[in-house]
Amino acid sequence: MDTQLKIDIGKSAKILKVLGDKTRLTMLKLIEEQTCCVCEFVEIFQMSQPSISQHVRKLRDVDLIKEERKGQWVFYSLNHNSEWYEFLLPILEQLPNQQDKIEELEKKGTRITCC
Amino acid sequence: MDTQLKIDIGKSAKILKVLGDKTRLTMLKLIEEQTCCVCEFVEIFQMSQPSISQHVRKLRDVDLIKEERKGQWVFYSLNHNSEWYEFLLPILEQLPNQQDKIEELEKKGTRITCC
DNA sequence: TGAATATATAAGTAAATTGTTATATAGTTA
DNA sequence: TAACTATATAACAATTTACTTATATATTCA
Repeated sequence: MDTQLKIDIGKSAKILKVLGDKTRLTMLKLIEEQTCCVCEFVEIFQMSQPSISQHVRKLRDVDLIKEERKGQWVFYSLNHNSEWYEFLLPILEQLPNQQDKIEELEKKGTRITCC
Repeated sequence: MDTQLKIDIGKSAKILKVLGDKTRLTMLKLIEEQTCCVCEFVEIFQMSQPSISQHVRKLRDVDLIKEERKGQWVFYSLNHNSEWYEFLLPILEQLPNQQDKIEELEKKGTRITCC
């Protein structure tokens, strides 16, 4: 008997498909350590705001991330209560740290640290 | 400093994209425990032979599986020497066992156990 | 060698994905 | 309230994906 209950291989594949994009995977690794807002992602990935929003939406649609509005910004972070959090962790663990991207924002003065 | 050397997040995303398909993910979980040939996959997944071959090719293209020809059959198994084997393992670990599919083949008498 | 079986690949198609631009919505601030 | 900033979504285009059918290649066996 498996220790995990009800983990479905089809749903797992769907989650992995969402992870299977460099932008989204990097986003997840980034917010493993701190929250980020959309405009920071735009700066980091040098992509249009709608494109970033659409990537964020895919992560949100499968419940991997949670959002928290603070003033005009929406901050995203890993959803530790997600049914898939345990599934995600060992994958993220194996990825290289992306905090240099945050440090770069701080250098440029475009890091948002509100509230 | 990370313990892992040279793991690239872009390449990781590519691997995860290959994993992000129910058929391929199930194939990997299946051959975690024993080798399978293409015609067994055709039987298991009830898909056309070219479709199966194309899925197998994607797994082979990123070096996740290895092939071994035995007579008229080509048997596939996890490539334990793959650069991505360590990355793959914790993912497969979390997936439900698929050996019931093999048992079904054995019941139907369509299991190939050559040599 | 010729027929049969197993596998791979090529070409074509439908659907899904990922970006774009335009626009809508929500909150802030003057 | 009006202008501004941040974010989301809609509509569209280009690319990629995952099948299909047709065909090529490799091996076995009569």
